[in-house]
Amino acid sequence: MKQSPRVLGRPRHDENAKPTKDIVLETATRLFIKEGYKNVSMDDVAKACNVTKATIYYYYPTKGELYTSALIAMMDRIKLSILQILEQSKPFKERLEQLVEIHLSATIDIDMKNFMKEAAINLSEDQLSQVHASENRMYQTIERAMEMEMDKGTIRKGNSTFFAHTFMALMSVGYFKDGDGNRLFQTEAIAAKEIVEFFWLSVQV
Amino acid sequence: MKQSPRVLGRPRHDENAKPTKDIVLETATRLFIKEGYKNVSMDDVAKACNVTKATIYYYYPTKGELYTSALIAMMDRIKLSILQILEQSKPFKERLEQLVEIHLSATIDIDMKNFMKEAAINLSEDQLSQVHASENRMYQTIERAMEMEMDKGTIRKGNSTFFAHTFMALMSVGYFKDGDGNRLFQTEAIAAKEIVEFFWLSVQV
Amino acid sequence: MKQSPRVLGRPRHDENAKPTKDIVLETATRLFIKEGYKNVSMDDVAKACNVTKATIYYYYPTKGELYTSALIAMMDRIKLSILQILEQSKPFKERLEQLVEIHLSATIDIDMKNFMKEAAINLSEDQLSQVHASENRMYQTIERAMEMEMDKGTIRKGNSTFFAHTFMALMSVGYFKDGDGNRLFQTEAIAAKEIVEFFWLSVQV
Amino acid sequence: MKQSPRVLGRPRHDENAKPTKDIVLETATRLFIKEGYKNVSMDDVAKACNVTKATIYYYYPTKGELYTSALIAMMDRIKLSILQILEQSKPFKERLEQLVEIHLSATIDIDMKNFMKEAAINLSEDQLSQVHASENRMYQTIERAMEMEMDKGTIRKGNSTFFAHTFMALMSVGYFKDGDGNRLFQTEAIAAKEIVEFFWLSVQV
DNA sequence: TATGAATGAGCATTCATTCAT
DNA sequence: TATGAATGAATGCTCATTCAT
Repeated sequence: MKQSPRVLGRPRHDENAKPTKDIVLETATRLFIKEGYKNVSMDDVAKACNVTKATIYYYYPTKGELYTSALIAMMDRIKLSILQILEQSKPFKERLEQLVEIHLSATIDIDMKNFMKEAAINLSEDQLSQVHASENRMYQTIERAMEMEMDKGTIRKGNSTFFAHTFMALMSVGYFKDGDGNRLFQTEAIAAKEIVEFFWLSVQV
Repeated sequence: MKQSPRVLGRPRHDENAKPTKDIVLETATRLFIKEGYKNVSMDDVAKACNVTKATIYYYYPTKGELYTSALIAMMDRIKLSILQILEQSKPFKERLEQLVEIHLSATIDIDMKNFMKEAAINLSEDQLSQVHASENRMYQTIERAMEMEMDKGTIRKGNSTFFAHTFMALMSVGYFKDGDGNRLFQTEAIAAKEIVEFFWLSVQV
Repeated sequence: MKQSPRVLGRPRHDENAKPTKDIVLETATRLFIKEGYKNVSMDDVAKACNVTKATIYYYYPTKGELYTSALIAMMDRIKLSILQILEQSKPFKERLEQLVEIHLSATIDIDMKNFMKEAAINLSEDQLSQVHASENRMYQTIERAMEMEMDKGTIRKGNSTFFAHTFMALMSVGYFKDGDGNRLFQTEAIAAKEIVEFFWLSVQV
Repeated sequence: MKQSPRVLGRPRHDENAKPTKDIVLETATRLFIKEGYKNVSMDDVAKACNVTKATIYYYYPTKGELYTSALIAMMDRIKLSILQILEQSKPFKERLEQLVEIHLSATIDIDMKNFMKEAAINLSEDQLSQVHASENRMYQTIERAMEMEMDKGTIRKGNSTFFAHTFMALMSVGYFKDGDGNRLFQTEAIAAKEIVEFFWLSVQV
């Protein structure tokens, strides 16, 4: 399929069009999540954005930088979504269920461990530490919520970091598909209920 | 430059080395686990084996085939190790603790999800289904043990597949390292105890 | 990051900077001399000038044109400096010594042959002939001085073009650095004396 | 023009065919001399050799390495040719004339300074020092000849390194072409005579 | 006068794979 | 059984140049 041909030089400006830089970041994020760092080429990103590779490089000086930006943007978005959900006034257990359900419903499998491994292998030390900082901020959002509930007596006292990680690990079970592509539970709602119930049994007072 | 590693014990026949095919598979497995499919080239494998690329191709017709074989061999080995540990006559909880401790002690982070994702992206349908079958065999080993303990009344009745996956997911929490490279727990033994305790609270009768 | 360099003296009008076009040419000249045509990108020039690439193109339509202008400006400046030195009333030999010393003292190695080769490879025919003309003017300045001294009987009669080229070639010996970065002579003054002495032995009556 | 298509895999071996590695080096040397480091792409070399780029990389791991090898091979060849000429039993002046004539007759302009500058800009420190060593060996061949003639009393006592460099610099005058492509002298033989005569006037006892 | 945004072609390098020996 | 020599396609990245503003 032929791409719509583009003209040289600065394109005429179109109001209500998203800035190219944002399009690139969003597209790249989507591709990286689906296929991983090494399976996405800068050309792939460019084609998916309907611009040329050089345009990508105009905004992101290296592939590593683009990946770094994509990861950070993604983690910050997740952090925000976690925050919004956990800040509600519903019972904690219900908030957790909503959190799991929403994340399982996002078609893409957000696998933090995987991202961090690819980051560790492919990024520079500096880029990696930025990504680590972002990962930290994300986990801390959950940790703080856990600590608040411990104080309120909703859940038992314990290592909040450990709780945050076990929660995220359990959530990832909901993504599992067997060889035939079937998930463990029929709907995300059921998966969410079961997963949180499992978590709850371990953390209740 | 690395020299070819020699094996201990009485060498077979009058030769003093493992069959090349085995060396290749072991080396490749190690590299794939550490760096992932795309970050390991056939040349890397060849160099690490002290043979030429063509030799690798003599035994494994494509890189995908080599990865498939490596994954299957790895999962089968893990399955065996799980089996040996779970077959003992110790209390179930202690066996689980030993299982976690042993896997956390193996320096390499065995991240199943990651392997399966790389497999899904890079392997042919046929290769992928072989890998899935192998993954299944591995999980089923744990499932069967869970079912036996349910029957014995050691743990509560529940979805054994779900239990197997939650258990593996929780185990992976033990691998987590923060930005400074610090783990959540000081020793593997402590990590194992805490992780199994967390699991146990959810599955006890 | 480098800041835009400011010039000494009274600024023209109420602005305090040299015209951009001149800054570009001077900066480009410096870079081309140090690194050669292909090793200097338009972006390099732009960055070194603290303006954007598009600004460079506003004044110089192509890189070739910029190189042409830079070479011509440089050769004209050298021609002028040669003229000023040779026009003095000191003995010819002393003037030659001063000429050599001054050029060796300019930190940068002015290698005509090199510039002309890069010009021949990278410039258009028209640009190249402009550069050749400029080179000619430069050599002719020396040739004419040689002819005057032949007439005066200071040096022997001979092919003045040949003399001009041998003189410049001998001068370039003063730039030579060995592998450790050491020059053949300790100071430019000594180098100048030795080089002119060598030349003089060949051209004296 | 289409290239003769090549087949995959190892080509059938042909006796009396030069090894590919040698063809690559010779071709690359020729191209680098004519056009300089940056103006010759690995693809250019490949096409000129009628092989693919990957073949070039099979023998030379980087472009810098290829350039290094090419320069060293060239300088060693020149050193040898100098040696052979200077070792003859003819009068020294005649040997020098032959040396100049032979080098001017080789169509390509061997410009050491140029090569060394490109090397300095583009090569790694290690590669550069190899090239410097080779350059040294070449100059030393001339220096030693100069020293022998000083001892014999054929030429005056002086700094042999300086003499070697002035000699090479004067030789390069013979390559000069003006804007119309005309050389200073009508034949290489005449050029050689004039150049050596100029040198001789400075070094004679 | 000066810039920001974009292109298209090229470049060094890598890599899975092939094949005669 | 194992290798040496070669390919073709991709990949990350650079660069001269263009054009609307």
